[in-house]
Amino acid sequence: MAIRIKDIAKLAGVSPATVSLALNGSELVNEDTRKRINSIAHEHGYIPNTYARRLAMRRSGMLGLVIPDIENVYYASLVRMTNNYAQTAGYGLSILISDNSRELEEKIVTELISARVEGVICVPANIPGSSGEIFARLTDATIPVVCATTRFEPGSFIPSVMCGLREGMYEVASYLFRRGRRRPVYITGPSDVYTLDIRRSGFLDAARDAGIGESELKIIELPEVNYAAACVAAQQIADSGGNFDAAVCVNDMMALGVVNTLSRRGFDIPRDIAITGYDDVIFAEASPTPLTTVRQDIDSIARESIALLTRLIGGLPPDEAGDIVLPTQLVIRQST
Amino acid sequence: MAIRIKDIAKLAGVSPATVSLALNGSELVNEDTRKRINSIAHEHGYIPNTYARRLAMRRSGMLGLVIPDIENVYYASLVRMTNNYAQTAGYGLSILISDNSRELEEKIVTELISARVEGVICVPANIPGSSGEIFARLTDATIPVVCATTRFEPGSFIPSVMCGLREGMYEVASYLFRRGRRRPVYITGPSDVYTLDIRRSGFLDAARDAGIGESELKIIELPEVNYAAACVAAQQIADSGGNFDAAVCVNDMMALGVVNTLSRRGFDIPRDIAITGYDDVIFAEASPTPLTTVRQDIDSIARESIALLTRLIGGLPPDEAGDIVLPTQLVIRQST
DNA sequence: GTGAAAGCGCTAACAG
DNA sequence: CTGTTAGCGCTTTCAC
Repeated sequence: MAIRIKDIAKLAGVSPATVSLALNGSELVNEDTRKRINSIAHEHGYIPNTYARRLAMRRSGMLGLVIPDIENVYYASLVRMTNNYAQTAGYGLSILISDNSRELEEKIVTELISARVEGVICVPANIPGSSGEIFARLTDATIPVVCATTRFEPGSFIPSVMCGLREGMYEVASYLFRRGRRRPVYITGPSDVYTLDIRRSGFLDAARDAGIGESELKIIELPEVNYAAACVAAQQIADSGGNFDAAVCVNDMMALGVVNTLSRRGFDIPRDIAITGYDDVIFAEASPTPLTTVRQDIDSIARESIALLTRLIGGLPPDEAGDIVLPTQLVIRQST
Repeated sequence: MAIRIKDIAKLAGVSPATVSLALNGSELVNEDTRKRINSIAHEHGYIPNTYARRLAMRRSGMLGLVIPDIENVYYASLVRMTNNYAQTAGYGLSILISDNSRELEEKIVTELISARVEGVICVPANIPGSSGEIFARLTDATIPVVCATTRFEPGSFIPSVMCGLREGMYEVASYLFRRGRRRPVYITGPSDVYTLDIRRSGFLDAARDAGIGESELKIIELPEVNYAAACVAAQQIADSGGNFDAAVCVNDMMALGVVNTLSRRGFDIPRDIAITGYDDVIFAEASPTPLTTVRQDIDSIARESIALLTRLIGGLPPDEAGDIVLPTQLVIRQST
């Protein structure tokens, strides 16, 4: 068993209480004894037992971050940045992966409550349906939550931080239409996923405002929003005989799939068809034809999420927190 | 404050001890009272306080995973899989990110010890120099460690699990030479990084065995092993007038950078120049010209690391554990 | 079968 | 300034 405060107390010839105070740098204890205690502790490689400490303090100093998929570079960045901002704010961050499963989300919430985290940043599973349970249980346990990169049921009093997806999609689509593209195909995932639904509405608004009728545009709904699925869609597009002059994708990985597949099928991008992505992950630039896309500023999402969460922890009522919508930014590259 | 065992005891009219036993499904307590207690606990949404529990049990049930960079898809996959295998083995996994910094590694080790994790899987920072400190402190604290995806100083009694990088690089290089490529450029990062050094020696061995002299090959050493750095190197290659018929890269992201840059400069891949990567991350296949590469089976690394770690926790002496070298697999695609 | 009591390692009044 | 005491919430002998 590791060395304990009690042991150090004996070695230093003082009481455990004094050691505890000294180790925590309390002014209450005489500087000399403090130094002596600290050096003894250091010599013996004393490292406090977190569990005892947190139990006694009745506070964990921990925040939780729940993400659906760590292999998605977008979320990976969110993890890194949230981790940094949490540290800066004086908290530890416990990272939990839901693997896009409601079941795992349930388990994770239990862990989070069990670990008495002081706040949670949650990106709900990207699957149709509601992740209401997770938010309800957390708030029931009086743990502040903020929903990041998406929003949970508008009007639910779960504060959120996200980029303006509708606006971003409206902007990139409008840009295409202004450049004379009139026969777009929109490539998305299942409906009833909030972040996809609002992007779609941004796209439809842009089309309507550009005077493009419902019959002039096509929407491809895929079961998943990844590279492989997009390749399949691109094959369809190629087979359909090139009726389209623009492919608007809901994320960069899908746009990359479309770019690669269509290039191989002999399409000239952007001459034959313009392609846009969304997110501006590293691969948007690392694409053979660098992608026109919409940047979501993950760093800001992380920063604002932590900032909001600390305010909630500080007592800000959730219903006064509101939903933070961060600006998006159109990034024009060679694919359009 | 949340509901405690004591509260449930009162509600059920039994003692805290009985509640504790019942909640942990002990056979010692009568089935009826057990059910009654469990339903009361469930009704009131009882969730045990981890800190109290772990303190009392003198065991955390936690493993630690230290990785240098979560935005690297390769490590992200490792995280996901290790997380899964840890859960399966009945442990929780605490994920710590060192951001490739020794300082952060130090902090992380302290956290790990403080959290009394029962074992650690560590991928040391990918920077020149030794991360001996981290291993030393962990072993001093009698916490078993396994080094994953790389090895820490051969003969150091830190067991490791990794793929055979030398063998893998030898194989892919030999394959190129057999196909008639004789003027290779090898693109790598700083020396004194173990995983890079042994790949290089695999490459050099292959060249020697193929009868290619030192003067016939070029090695480009970049400060970093990422996409951007590789693009710079590729520009050099293009400017140098096409003296090379093969570019061998130490990872896929770099190969992707070379593919994209050279394509844009008008090179025909693989006719003018063959390009190989390493790792077989998703982007190797998602490349415009799918990459010939060497697969590192991350799932196996994760599985074997956890398996080895649990054996160490079970009492296996580290010096009997040895270093596990997993086979690599040449994946031939269109870039060669 | 169930309860009483002690203890995990630390913190935090409160005395002195 | 330092020590004594009493918990934090849970587990775990050991009696009954």
